[in-house]
Amino acid sequence: MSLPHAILTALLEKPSSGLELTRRFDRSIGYFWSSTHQQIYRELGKLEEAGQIRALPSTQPARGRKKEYEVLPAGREALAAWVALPEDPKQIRDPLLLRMRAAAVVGAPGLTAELRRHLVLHEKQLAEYLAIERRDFPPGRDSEEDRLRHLVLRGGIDLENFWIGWLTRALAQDSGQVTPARPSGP
Amino acid sequence: MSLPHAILTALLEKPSSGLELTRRFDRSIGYFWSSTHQQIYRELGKLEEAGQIRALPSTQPARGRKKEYEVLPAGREALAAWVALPEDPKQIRDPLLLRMRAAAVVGAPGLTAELRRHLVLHEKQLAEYLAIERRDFPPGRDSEEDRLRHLVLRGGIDLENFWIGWLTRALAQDSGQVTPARPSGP
DNA sequence: GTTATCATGTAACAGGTTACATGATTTT
DNA sequence: AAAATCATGTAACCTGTTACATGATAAC
Repeated sequence: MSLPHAILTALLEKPSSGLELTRRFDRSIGYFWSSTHQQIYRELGKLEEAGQIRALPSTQPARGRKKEYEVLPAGREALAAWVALPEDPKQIRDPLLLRMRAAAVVGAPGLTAELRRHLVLHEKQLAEYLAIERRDFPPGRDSEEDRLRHLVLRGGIDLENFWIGWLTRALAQDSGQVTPARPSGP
Repeated sequence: MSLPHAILTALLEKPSSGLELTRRFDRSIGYFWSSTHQQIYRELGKLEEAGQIRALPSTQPARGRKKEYEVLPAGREALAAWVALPEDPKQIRDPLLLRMRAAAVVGAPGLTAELRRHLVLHEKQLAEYLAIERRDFPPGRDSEEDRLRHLVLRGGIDLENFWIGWLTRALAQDSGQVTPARPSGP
């Protein structure tokens, strides 16, 4: 039940076409709710039929022609209602943790390399978030909207830091226990 | 593509029936890959048909009768192959972060209470993990299997700590900025 | 005019959720 | 014998993914 609300949020921030939304889901919004253009078009259709958004009447609709949407009052109300709804945190679902548990049973050649690879990816993601933070939230700008959006970004940053910390500790343990300690150099 | 491998892992740890698996998915395995009995039965059927597991021949099969499965060599090989496969970390997908971003646009009455509720839930989950850690990983037991399983549990613990930290900071900011500072007491 | 790319879609499928159905076993 | 619960399953639906199709516009 989250994608339509992600779309409503994005459209309230700025009316857009399906492709524009897709691009924005590859950046800001997608950092905590990713999606593909197929899903977005499908959902835009449903939202329009439900009377929560409408296509701007500026251009006549046709396949291949750009179609921009804006949120109708009903859509804004639906979004506000959803925000107010309590929802429990989901159980973790992480393939890497699962693979590690499986590795405890069937063995794990190459798992260390995989952990290192993930570490690099998370470090890259962290650097990206930090760049966004510097760009979008310089000290001083503190409206309520900025505060909330900054908190969301902080969530992403903290989460990457969690992974980096965990992976680093896992790798340290790994090299300390599995590979015999071996000073570098020839 | 993870559920079948979660099931294979669980069955290698201990041959079980569908219901027993369901219960174990509510505890240990489910802490990083949750599932329901419907999905588990469906997947057990597929795995049996694919020749990766088989029902123990001790009882004749019938609806309502317990049916225990064990992993066949093909299943163990498939699991080992999957463990060795590289797989990128997924994008974050969190409804709470999304709701916060939406709240920046449509307002957020009651969001503070929701954050507090989540904080309590994460603290409970953390306490549960720590109890498991004390019970299953007392200092000293350091086989390779234990080491990997302990790392997985540590992942869960660190993740709960991430949420607790983030929520605490969010709430501190919230009370500091929105509600006027007000000393407790009459 | 051909090629690239912008833009909107369709179709088929896989994975996950919710609601319901039904047989077997144990407890009272 | 009735009720509880153990145990397996079906069906419908929703969400998400992958592959493909097609029209409009811009660049060369």
